Formats: sequence, structure tokens, C-alpha cells
Amino acid sequence: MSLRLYNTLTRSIESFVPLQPGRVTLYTCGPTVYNYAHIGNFRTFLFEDLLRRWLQASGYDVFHIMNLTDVDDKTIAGAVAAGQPLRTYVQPYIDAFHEDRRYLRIEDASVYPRATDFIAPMIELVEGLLARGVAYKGDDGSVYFAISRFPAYGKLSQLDRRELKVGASERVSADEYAKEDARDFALWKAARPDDEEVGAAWDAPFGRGRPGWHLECSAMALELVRQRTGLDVLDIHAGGVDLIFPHHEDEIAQSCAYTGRELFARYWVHGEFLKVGGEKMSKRYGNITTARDLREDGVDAGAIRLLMSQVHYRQRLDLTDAALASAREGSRRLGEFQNRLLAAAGHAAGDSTGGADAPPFAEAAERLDRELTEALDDDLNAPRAVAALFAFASAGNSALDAGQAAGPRALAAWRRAEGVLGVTSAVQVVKVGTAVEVGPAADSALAEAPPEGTDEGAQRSWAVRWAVRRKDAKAARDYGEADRIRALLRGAGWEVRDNRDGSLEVLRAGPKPPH
RNA sequence: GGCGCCGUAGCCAAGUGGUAAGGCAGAGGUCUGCAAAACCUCCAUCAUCGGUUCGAUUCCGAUCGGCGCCUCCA
Repeated sequence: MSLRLYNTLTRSIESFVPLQPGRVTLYTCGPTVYNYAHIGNFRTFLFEDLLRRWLQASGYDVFHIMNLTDVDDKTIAGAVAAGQPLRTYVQPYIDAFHEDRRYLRIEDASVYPRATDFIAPMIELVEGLLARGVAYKGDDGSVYFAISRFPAYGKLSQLDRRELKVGASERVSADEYAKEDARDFALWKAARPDDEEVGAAWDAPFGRGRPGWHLECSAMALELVRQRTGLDVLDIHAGGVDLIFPHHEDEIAQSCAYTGRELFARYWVHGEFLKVGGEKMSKRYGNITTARDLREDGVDAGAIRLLMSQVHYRQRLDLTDAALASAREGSRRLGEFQNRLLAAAGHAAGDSTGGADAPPFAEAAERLDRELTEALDDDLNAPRAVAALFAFASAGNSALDAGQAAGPRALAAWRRAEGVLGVTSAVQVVKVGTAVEVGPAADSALAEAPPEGTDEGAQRSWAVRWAVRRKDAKAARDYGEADRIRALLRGAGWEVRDNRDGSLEVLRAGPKPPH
């Protein structure tokens, strides 16, 4: 059995077969960089990251394109308001996007094309459409796509089965009057003073202006895929469900009218929304949580990824404090297990048994491999994949408690699963007694409050020193003092743990320290 | 008005025509000076009402409730 995906184009689950064996071209609609992306946006990017990782884990060479929309109404409005050139205005948001996605462990796409770097291919595309007679120049100087001349229009969103509500859009833009049909969309927008002011206007044979939103994706996708594979059809195109109509529908119309192909992308996959308090997270509702908000709260990306992974990508997910807390705890547990497994398997590798897996581990590993594959191949059923990971952790903890040896087999299975899911929190464990971090100041005056700031080293040093004091108090059977110190550490987010072998450790679950 | 989605234990959630994964929380237990961690055990009949079926949570219909899209929108 291999990967099956729900294809919005056919509204059914299909076996995934790429155009070229072993290679996949994947295009995902990226952020419009006029602001910080919120985690609703990132839910989609996270689902695409899972798709990307699973394709790679399945052996495919994936060419992943994620565009950055740096020229549209919002970026231009922002640049005008800030009195900056478009490219200048947008740069901090591009940087922030990459920072946020790295925090969330979203793998690098192969390329991140910026719309303003692809003006030439866009102009070429518009010229092609004009030449084919499916585009026309309106009275306002803009160029529009004529839906009536592209019979396949509406296939993706099943427009033929719908009836557009009259006046569903409150906005009646000025260019309505320039179009032949109200549903026609702009390929190229005639330059306005604001566009000129921020450098968002380009000369073109059909008039000075700037690209329409839909055009950007078509032009960049076609250009990059042609460069890479020589083809003019994508394997997979992904995005959020709200892009199905009109964005993706319009991309299909432009691209197919231009290439003459029946398909622009062979598989269209769409992720559902993230909701907050029952409502869609949207800048419009003002219920935004950004990735950086969560990071500042000390949330490990593993917890966020777990939260998202516990709900299927085609199912809406409601973000609540309880759900996040639940995911943090689960992710922490996985992190603790990972620490144990790594230590055990690392130790086993050097011992006389040759590092072989004890039967319970060999069995658990085989099962995890199988269940992970079954789950993810089944339209990326991450909830089931995560369940398999938890089952492995439970079995592994149990086996470790029983003194069973973990070896390379168990380690490989864990790494494969966690490598795709990335749902484990980093749990810092510092063994106390090694004196490595204690230093000469161990018995000098030590502040009861943890050090200010985010210096991990200072935090850890502080915790270790107190832990050493507690160790001494405990050795002296001064349990009152030992308990007081534990409470002190707990208040700063550290837990003290006495192990069975008499060793002592302090640990904390949190975001990965900056690297 | 059109198209569509959802309603599973305290919370989140997967799934199946033959009596329901997983996570969090909770209860009891093992271990521990006390904890923490880990492990073990316990904790649902799947919104309501009809229908089809030997049998439905799983198919069909209706009802109630929540939500999304219909050219800004991940």
C-alpha cells in the first residue's frame, strides 16, 4: 500500500502516483508578507510540512515551492502607510516568517520565490492569454481573464453546482464596470499612484501595472517547475480550504488556458481551518495568536505540532487553552521518553550484547514502523500516527522499566516516526553531581530567585546549584530544607527528580534553546 | 438563497455494518523520606427520532444544535 490522498478536484481519495517516478513537484501557497503569520496560517503550513516530510520519508525526491506574496493590495497599503518602498516594507515580515517556521520545525522549501522577482514570467503569461483570446484589456487599463472563454472554469470548486448569492460581496469595486462579466478576475492591474509611490508598478506591453494575486502563483509555479523538470504540470498543489475558490480556481484557469493542458496540478489538497472559540482565526475577527506569541509563552514547538497532529488535516481544529495544555503535557511525556530511549540505546550500542534490541523493543519497533506507514499513507492520518508513537513510548517505558535493552532497531523506528511528526518537546535534563556546571560558587550565597533574562546557561546553573544544595540537605536528612528547595525550583519551572540509582537530576520542558 | 462540513467519554479526538484508537484530566495501586517520572488497573454505547439490515455509532431520511465558503482570507 502506498500513499493515498484526498483530491479536491475529484472529491475522493486517490492513490498518489507522481508524473515522474520517484520525483514530486509540490507547490504550496505561502504567506502574504504584510504582517506576522498567525498560527491559523501555520496550521496549513504545518499540514503541508507533514505532507512534504512523509513524501520524503517515502523515498520521493521532493521539489517544494512555497511562494511569498509580496505585492498585493495589503502589502502596498502597508508600504504606503509606512512611507517605505514595497521591498523594504515587506522584508521584516519575510524574515519573521522564516524565523517562525523554523521555530515550528517546518522544513525549508526548495525555493521561496517572491512575486516581485517573477514579473517577467507573469507578463509573459498575460501576453500568452491575450494572444489566445481568453484575456482582454478593460476600459480601466487592467487585463482580465474571460471566464466565459474557458469552459472548464469552476471544476475545482464545483461552481456548476452552486449559485452565487447576488451581492454576496459587499464590495463593488470600481473595476466592476471595466469587466465584461462580473466574475472575470484581474490578471494585471493598471498602475495607480499608490503603486507607483512604493515601487509596485512595472512596464508591460499591455500597460504599466502590477500582477493580480492569482497570476503570481501560476507564473511562479509554471516557471519553476519547467526549469526543474521540463514539465508544465504540478504533481501536488496544496493550500488552505479558503483558497479553493477563487484563488485556486483562477490559477487553474490561467495556467491551463496558457499551457493547453487539462490539468495544472494533478492533486489538489486542502487543509481545514484553525478556529478560536468556535470562530475562524482571522485578522478580521481580531482573534489572532501568532507563532511568536506561543514561543514567548515558552511553548515548545513539539507541543504545537502535537496539537495539530491530533486532529486530521481535513477537520477543523479549535484552539483552546485546555487543548494546548493537553498537548504540552503529551509532548513533554514523549520528550522524557526520547531522553530515556536515546540514553538506553546509546548505552546498549557499546555493551557486550552488541547493542541488539531485546524482543519487546524489536516488536514495538516493527509495530511502530507498520502503524506509522499505514496511518500516514491513509490520507495523512496524523492522529493515528501519533497514537502509534504514544503506544511505542508506553511499550518502551515499560520495557525499560523491566530492564530490557533498547537497540538500533528501536532507535531507528523512533527516529523515523518522530522525524516525520516532530511532536516531541525538548526536555532538558541536567544530572546533578557531575559538578560540570556547578563551579566554585556552589556554596557561596545563592539568590532564591532565578536569574533574570533568557540566558539558558545562567538559568541552568542556578537550578543546578540549588539542586546540589538540596542533595546535601537530603543527605543530612534535612527533609524540610530539601522540600523547600524543591518548591523553589518548581516555582522557576524546574523539577527535581531522585532516581532509583541514587542520582539526582533537574529538568525542565520548554522550547529548544536557541542554537 | 446556493454549496458544504460537524455533533463520539469531563475536555480534545481517530475509527468501523458486528458492540469504540490515542492524548489530557480524574480515581485506585506499585515505587519513593516526601515528591517527580514511569508502569499497572478503572473511566463512553458514538446529538435526537425514524428507516434499511440478522445486526448501525458506522448506510438512508427527518429534526435539533454548531460552523465554513459564495471573488480580502491559510
